[in-house]
Amino acid sequence: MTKPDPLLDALAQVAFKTTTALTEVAGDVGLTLPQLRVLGILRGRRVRMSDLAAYLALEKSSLSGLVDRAEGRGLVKRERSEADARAIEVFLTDRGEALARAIEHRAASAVDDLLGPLSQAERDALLGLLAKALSD
Amino acid sequence: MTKPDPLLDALAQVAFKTTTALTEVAGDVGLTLPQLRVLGILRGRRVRMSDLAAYLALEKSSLSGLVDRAEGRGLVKRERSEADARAIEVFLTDRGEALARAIEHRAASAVDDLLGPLSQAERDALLGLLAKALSD
DNA sequence: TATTGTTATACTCTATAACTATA
DNA sequence: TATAGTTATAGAGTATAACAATA
Repeated sequence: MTKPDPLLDALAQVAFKTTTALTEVAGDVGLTLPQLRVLGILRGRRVRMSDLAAYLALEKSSLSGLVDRAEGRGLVKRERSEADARAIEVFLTDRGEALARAIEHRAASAVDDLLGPLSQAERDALLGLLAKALSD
Repeated sequence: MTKPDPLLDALAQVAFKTTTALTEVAGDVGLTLPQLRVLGILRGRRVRMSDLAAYLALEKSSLSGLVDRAEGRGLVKRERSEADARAIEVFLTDRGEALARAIEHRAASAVDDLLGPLSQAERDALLGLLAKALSD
C-alpha cells in the first residue's frame, strides 16, 4: 500500500503546528499570519518592497496589498528611496514596533508550549540542526 | 534593543520554508496547500467532516468549502455516515489517491532539498526530536 | 438541547495582466 | 529595455452568523 516518509511527515506536522500556533498569536492581536511575518521581518529594518516580496516568496502585487493593509492600521510606513526613485522602502511605525515586540513574547511562549516534551539539551540540539538546515 | 529568541526564529523560518516548498509542490499539480493537506490526511482513511475540521484547526464552514472544491475536482467524495445520520464522511477517490501518491514523492524530494546540509545521522537525530516534540 | 453540516456574507491573501515612472 | 511598484480583477481560504436535520 503506502510508504510514508517519516521525516517528511514529522517536518510537515511540526511546520503546520507552528504556523497554526503563530496564526493564533496573530489573531490574538488582531492580525493575520502574513501580517505577523511582515512585522517580524521589519523589526529594526528598512526594506525595499521588492526585497520584502522576494523574502516572503510573494508577487509584488500581493505585497502591495499586504503593506496597504498594514499601513492602514498604522503599523508600517512607506517612503521613497533616496538612492533609487523607483523603489519604495517600508519600515515599522512606533506602534508597529510595539506590536512586534508583544508578538515576539507571545510567539516565544507558544513555541515553548509546542516543544513541551523536549528537555533543554534537546532544544539546544534541535536549534543546532535547524540552524544548519537553514544555512544552505 | 531587541532580544530575539533563536529557537523561535529557527523554528519559524523552517516552518515557513517547509510550507513554501509544499505550496510549490501543490501548485505543480494544480492544488493549493490546504487541498494538499486534505489529500495527505485522507490517504487510506475515511474521516468525518467534523473530525477533519478539528484536525486542520478550521471552522466547519471553512472545511465545507475546501471539500466542495476538492469534490468538484473529483478528488474526494462525501457519504452519509451509517452510524450517525447527521455526520458525513469524506474519502479519496481513485484519482485523489493517485494524486496523493504523486504528491508524496514530490514532497519527500522537496523536503530532502530543504534539509540539504544535514547528514544522514543528523536527519535521524532531527526526526527523533521532531517526533518527540509531536508526542505531547 | 446539543451536535453535524451547509449556506450566506465579508474580508484577507494571492496571482496574472496591464499600467506608470524611473533607470 | 529593464526594473519597481500599483491597480484591476478573479479565485481560494477563512470566520461569523443563521439555518436545517438528527441525536
